[in-house]
Amino acid sequence: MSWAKALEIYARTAPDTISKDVLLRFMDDTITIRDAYRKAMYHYLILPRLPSSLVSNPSQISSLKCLLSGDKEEALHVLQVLGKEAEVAKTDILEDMQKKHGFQWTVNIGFHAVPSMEHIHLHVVSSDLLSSALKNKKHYNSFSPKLGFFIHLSDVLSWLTEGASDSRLNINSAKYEPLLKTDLSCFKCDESFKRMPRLKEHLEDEWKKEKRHAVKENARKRQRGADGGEDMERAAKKHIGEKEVASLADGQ
DNA sequence: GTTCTAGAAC
DNA sequence: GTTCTAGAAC
Repeated sequence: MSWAKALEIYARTAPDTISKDVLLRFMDDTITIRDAYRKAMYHYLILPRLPSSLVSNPSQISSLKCLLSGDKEEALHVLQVLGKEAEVAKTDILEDMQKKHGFQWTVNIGFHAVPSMEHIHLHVVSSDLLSSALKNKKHYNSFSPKLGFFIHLSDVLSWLTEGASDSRLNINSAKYEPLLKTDLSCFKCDESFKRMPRLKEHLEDEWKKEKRHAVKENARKRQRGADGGEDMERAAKKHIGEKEVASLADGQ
């Protein structure tokens, strides 16, 4: 099972020796890498580096399950450090989306409930799920954002904050694994699909539809902003108060 | 995690 | 006949 150790090896490798094609960024305690088989247009992984000053025992960061079964303050700290890097990656992704596609769409940040690879890794993945490497039901269901197998970081943080004894902090594989076998359905519109190729066609249609709407909406907002600018000039000439000028700019 | 492929589904 | 899934990989 050497493939299962691939991420842990990255975590132990000096960042300046990792290929620039793989490594996006590194900090004292984390690295951000590209997923070797991305399952969406944007798909990065945040890993804590090893050896780690983040936890008292390195085995705590072998998985989310291990992390959450140990000291809750340490767990919260690790998740906050990983989450901060995930937000940096997300900002880069949103900027690239705008530049390359003229609009921004959802970026999800979270963990697989039952990971295939050792060493805890936080996924930062765009919600299109358009990729030639997304091939089967397990791939799709593991990133389907409302199914439950993909555990959003924000949810884990709220479980930890709401109470250190929250039962949801006990990640039970037997509870999550069956979710991967769930019948295929679009996470956006809930339409059912018998087989993957049709679902993949549909996901592409959904993304194109979202793009059309977003680009149209962006244009509408820009137009409204330009109109607001004219109104502000007019208002200035009439010497009306700042509050009224502001409300005109908001399009109210 | 992927690749490969037998045989099920179309 | 071809497409697609799902389980083995020593």
